[in-house]
Amino acid sequence: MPEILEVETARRVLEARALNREIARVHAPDTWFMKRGTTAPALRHALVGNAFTAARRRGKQIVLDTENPDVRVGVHLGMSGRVLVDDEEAGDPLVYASNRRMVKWHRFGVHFADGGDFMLRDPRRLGAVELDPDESRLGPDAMTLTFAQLDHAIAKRTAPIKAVLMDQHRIAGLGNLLVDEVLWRAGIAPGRVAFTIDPAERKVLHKAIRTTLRTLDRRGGSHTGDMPRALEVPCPRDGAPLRRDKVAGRTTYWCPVHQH
DNA sequence: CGAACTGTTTAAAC
DNA sequence: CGTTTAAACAGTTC
Repeated sequence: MPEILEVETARRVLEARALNREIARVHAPDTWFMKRGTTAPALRHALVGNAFTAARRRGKQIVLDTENPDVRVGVHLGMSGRVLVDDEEAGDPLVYASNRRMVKWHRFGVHFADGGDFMLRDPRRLGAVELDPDESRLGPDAMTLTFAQLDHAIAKRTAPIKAVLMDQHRIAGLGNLLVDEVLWRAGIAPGRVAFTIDPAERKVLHKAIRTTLRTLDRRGGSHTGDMPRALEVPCPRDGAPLRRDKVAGRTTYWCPVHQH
């Protein structure tokens, strides 16, 4: 369940249900899943007897603070990761996130002293857990992005606008589905060289990012956009056939008639 | 059966 | 330095 809206849903569940509960045991069976030198013994040492005190988010990265100010845990959901607290699923999955319950897909988690637990289920294993994540690697959060921040991210970039918007180092949180929806709403072609987007268009783009995130969040997730991700369905705005191209290495749907 | 999929990281090439 | 491309991860879906 990637995309920032689903990550925010997971964060809210962690905030509501996983804080201030003493951690009794750590489940970290998967070496591949632990990134940047993080190991199971290190996680145990950092977390057993400790408790989460805050669940924050920057882009798609969830950061759990603990009672020990030196211990923070970064949790990433990848493409198919899902948060479960006390065996209940947090938030709706996107299409390719499996609903099956397989214990072997629990790549990381903690058992609380009260008997409950928080588990990260990730069939495809593309998520991650790490101690003390470097939050400075990420750009400003997409959900609170200001015009000045967007303007700065775009400045001087010769890459396609879609690549810039998806670069987590420049803006944190926008993924493939959301960027296509945003650009479709803003009327900007995904392959457009970023710095050629003029100030008026940047205003429109900024508004589209904010509106899209707010609207799709209210509707229930990143898959509730207005632009069909299919070639058989014409553009709802002007009836033109949509195009499917590869932009920034990702499959991209867009309308060649109203996106320039 | 084959291809594609919401993500990130790393490497290599230009 | 910036940008692009490919590979890797593993399961589901069309």
